[in-house]
Amino acid sequence: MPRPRSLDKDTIATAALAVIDAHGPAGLTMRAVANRLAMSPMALYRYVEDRYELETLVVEKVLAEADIEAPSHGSWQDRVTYLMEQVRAAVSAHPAVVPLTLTRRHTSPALRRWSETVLGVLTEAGLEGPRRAVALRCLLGYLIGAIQLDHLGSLEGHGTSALAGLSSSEFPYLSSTARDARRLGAEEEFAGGLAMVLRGVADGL
Amino acid sequence: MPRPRSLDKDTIATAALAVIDAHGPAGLTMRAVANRLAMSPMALYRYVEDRYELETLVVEKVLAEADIEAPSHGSWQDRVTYLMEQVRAAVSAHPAVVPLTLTRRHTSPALRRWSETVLGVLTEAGLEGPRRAVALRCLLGYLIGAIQLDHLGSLEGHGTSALAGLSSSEFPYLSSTARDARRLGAEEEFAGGLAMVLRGVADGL
DNA sequence: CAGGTAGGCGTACTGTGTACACTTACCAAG
DNA sequence: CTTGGTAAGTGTACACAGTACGCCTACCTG
Repeated sequence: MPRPRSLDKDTIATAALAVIDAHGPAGLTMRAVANRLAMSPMALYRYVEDRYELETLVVEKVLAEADIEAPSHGSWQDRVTYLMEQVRAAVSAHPAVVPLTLTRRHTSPALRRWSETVLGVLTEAGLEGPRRAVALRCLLGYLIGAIQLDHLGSLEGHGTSALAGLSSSEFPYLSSTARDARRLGAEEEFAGGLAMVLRGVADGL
Repeated sequence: MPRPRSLDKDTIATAALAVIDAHGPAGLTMRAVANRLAMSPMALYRYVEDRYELETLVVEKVLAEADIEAPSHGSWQDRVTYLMEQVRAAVSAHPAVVPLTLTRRHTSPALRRWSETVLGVLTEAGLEGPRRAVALRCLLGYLIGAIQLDHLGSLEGHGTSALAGLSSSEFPYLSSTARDARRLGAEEEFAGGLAMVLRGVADGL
């Protein structure tokens, strides 16, 4: 009987993602999203409980772009690396969403399924019980931390330029390390750190 | 000639920290801090550029509680662990500040000095060049990620209860891992993960 | 064609950060 | 002790946020 819905949550999520990509985290407002959907701000509330749910939709939309199925071939290290890379790539495609991703981490169904897959691989690798718990925690910790190191810094003040301004007399190690890191590039830095973590995990077997 | 200042930045930082500890991240408003200092909101602007600087002061205040001097005895692993624990403990004492800490990470003088100290220890351990850069990045990544896993979740919806609601049929590994993790406790989980990371770092030598 | 259901909107309220102009307290000089 | 200048502190007001409330309206079913 009633009037049919003209939107669905996915459309809203897409619009909100476009807004945040274009105008940054602070630009994600109810009014801006409604505007992009050619609706009044209040119309949005028919589809979304509040701003918090809107943000949750955006996060889920971003994480949906990651493949959370473990590849069937390769060593367990390769498979974990693949899974880690998937999340990293998905989030990296939308740097402005990073701050949101972090807050929603523990409630996100997508990340839950991802964790389940990772645990499966770790189990096949021979990890059980507390050791497996610590390994997952370790990988998740590195993933989240690394994503931030990559993106949260560059959103404002530009992290690299900030490091370039380090006086090499006050911070001798740090300034030379910053140069090393810049030569490496973000991808290799992430991969290198992950390889270290995985060696540590493997040592526990 | 002029009227003397009645406050300094440290007093403001202390007041702001008290406000955020008592009323959570959203409670940290210019008005609330001014109120606690028995001043008008606008008076605060004589001491602080804007809200962003206020938040920065809070972060620095929290990080100041961490000892950033490396202990002189023990293995390099022990010394790095000590340094990691210091930051973790400082931030853990003020869970509501966690979201701010993350954003300010790359500009924080305290964290810069901390990184410098860690790099010194890593250098003594025999790490140089890109490998040292990756190791620092790896440790920083784990530190930041782990702090979040501990605190950002529990701020809302209570992370453990969320995990308890996992259907063990849909998430068999995850639900059993959640049980393992709960038995472990946050501290041991952090320490265990760090030990894994350090083993990985050591393997690179 | 009629009527009810639910979609969409207009208005308005509270609370935020903060610009601007004002008042006031202090200190040095006469 | 007066007096004036400098900067501290305040009051008011605005733009913009999220969102509660109630109205109008488009659609589908009978």
